[in-house]
Amino acid sequence: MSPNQDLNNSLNDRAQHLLKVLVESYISDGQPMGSRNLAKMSDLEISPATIRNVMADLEELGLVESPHTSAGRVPTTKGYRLFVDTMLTVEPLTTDLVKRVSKNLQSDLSTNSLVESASMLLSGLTSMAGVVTLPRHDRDELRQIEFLPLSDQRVLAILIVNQKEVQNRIIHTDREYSHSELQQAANYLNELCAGQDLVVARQKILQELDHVRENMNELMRSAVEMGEKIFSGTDIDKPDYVVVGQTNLMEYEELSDIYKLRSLFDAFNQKREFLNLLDRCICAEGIQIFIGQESGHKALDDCSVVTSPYTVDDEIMGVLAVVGPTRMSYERVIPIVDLTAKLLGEALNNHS
Amino acid sequence: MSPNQDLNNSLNDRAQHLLKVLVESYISDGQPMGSRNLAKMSDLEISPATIRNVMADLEELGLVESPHTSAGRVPTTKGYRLFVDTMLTVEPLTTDLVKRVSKNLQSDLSTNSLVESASMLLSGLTSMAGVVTLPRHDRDELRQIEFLPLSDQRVLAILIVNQKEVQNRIIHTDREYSHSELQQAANYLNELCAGQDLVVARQKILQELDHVRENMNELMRSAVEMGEKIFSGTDIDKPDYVVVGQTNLMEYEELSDIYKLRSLFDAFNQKREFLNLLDRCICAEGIQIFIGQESGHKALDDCSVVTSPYTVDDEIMGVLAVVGPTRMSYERVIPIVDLTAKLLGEALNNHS
DNA sequence: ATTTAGCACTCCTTGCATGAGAGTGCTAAA
DNA sequence: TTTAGCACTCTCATGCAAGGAGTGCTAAAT
Repeated sequence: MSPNQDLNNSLNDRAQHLLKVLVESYISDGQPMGSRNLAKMSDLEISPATIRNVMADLEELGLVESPHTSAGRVPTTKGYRLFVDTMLTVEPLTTDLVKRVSKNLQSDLSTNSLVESASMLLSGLTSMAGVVTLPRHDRDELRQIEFLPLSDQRVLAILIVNQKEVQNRIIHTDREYSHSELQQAANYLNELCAGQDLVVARQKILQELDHVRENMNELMRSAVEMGEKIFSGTDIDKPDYVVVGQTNLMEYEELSDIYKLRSLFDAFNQKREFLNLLDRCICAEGIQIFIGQESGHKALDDCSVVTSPYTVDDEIMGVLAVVGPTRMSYERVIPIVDLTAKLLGEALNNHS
Repeated sequence: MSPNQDLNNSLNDRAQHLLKVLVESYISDGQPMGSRNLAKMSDLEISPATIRNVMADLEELGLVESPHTSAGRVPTTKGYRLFVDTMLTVEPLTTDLVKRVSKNLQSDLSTNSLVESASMLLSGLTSMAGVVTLPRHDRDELRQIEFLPLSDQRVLAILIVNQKEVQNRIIHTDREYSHSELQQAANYLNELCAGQDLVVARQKILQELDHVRENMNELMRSAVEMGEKIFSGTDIDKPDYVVVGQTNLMEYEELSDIYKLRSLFDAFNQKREFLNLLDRCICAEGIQIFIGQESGHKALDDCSVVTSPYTVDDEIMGVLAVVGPTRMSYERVIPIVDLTAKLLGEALNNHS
């Protein structure tokens, strides 16, 4: 039995309703809520004193707390969690918003522009920070390899990937190669690898490398060796992301402490910590939410992160996220993240 | 006669010395300096009362001001300016520091890595923000153009520039072209443009476009048209820069106002305003310094910017800058900026 | 003509006390 | 089980006084 169901059982309907009202009110106001106020807003015919009793229970369960003796209650991480898991009423998306998102995610844009747009949309629509990882490259399909001779024993290798993408590598060779030699080498490699994804292509080349040394002619050997150089030192496995709207976070009172802000911004810049978090939800099905300390990263202690993977052909290609104060409008943010993930995936899908 | 010489004349040696001591002390302390303290520090056998008289003069000239009646004096923008222009004693660079910079700016790094490293060095060595513009591309030398056929009436154009750099463009054509047709087109364009810089190459192609319509065969016409497409929508003229260490600026009291910080960070992100400023010093000879409001940008009102162009073959390729509070150690920052500019230029020079 | 000592004055900072406001917990009654 | 009542706690804004820092001015000294 999940801890949330546990809680669900030990709380009667009234207590749950009150928690819901409290969380919603606190999210929109930012003010701790007192019993008198909650009594009015709850639409229950109940006196403040009764509310106080309920609040004492909720506090005992760790769902709410008060900043100080006479300050009303605010939700704890655990309180937000229960709210998000069991009592969220998601706002339907307006058609205006859907239009705006799809207009900014046309499939004729480059991958980078799409990722950038998605990040800007997330940030713009939520007034918080938007994060989008670049699509992973390891499943990209290698269409074609070409070589161009440069001076000084260098060769330019061109990988055409996924119709639209092009990658270059300059590799150093043991001697000069003529145009037609390179043409042959390219043909050979294309026969070997074209149509495979990059990981498989790399594997094939490594396999070939093993038994090519004795069996094959000199040109083929150089071809395979060049192929190997193409993939070594490649950035296939280095993921990265784009952040937009960091500065939006400076507007929120609960983050306006300059030290907290600094460590948050530093975390964005160093990427390591944050990628760690995003990795964790690349395996999750849909939307995933980290509230406050749940993320396990100190810099994000006062933040919540709403993430969703985005997929192309049912394969997860990356993750997008909105980062903001724990006191954010989850009802608004969740559908926005969901929609953006879906449309970003579609746009990338139509690339190929 | 420059306004500074004006000032120099109306100030006797003693007043200048006192201003210098005051500025240096304020830069290292951040505390407004009172007459008693200044009397001690100045090494002049002079009483606080006398100092007060001198201060009154300096205040009248707009070189110092006091935050409030009983708070000592701090330098104004004009005061910093006089200090920087006429009484700076630059610290010599330690060999350690020179080693560290040159180790991080090896010429075997790519252009982007060099720019990034330079920015990190500036930021790291000064504990402020480092900014480095990417080298301009318009003087890049076009070595070679190649075409590769893709599917769906698309052609991949490859520009090899400056030995190490490669740029790709995908262009859409009116029909499919064979490999050998493209080869011929490339040969033709290479004959026309190879060895020129990008701006000249573009011009040549535009000229050719004019009288090619009637005179030439179909293939040549397509070649020129493709050439034209390569350069249209190019990013030759779009300059850009890399910022490192923005968050360092959060440590400084005088910038710790969250609204100021936000507009500063926004200015970094939007780039427009900031590029404007950097442009202004691309024509200046060496180090240039903007103190406080001198920059003319509200977001930078409480900042100083120390800039220097960097050159390759005596031609200015870009600008680097350190951004920090007006109360920065100019003596330390100036030689760091100078050195980094020099070594960045050298590293880029050895590319070709 | 400068320089200096003395003194009144201003302004910031800190600490302390005060009172109002908000909200709680507890008890006893409904 | 719910509610009214009440004492209690904590925050926040305000006012006030004392201490500190530093100035400007004046009058005397060099």
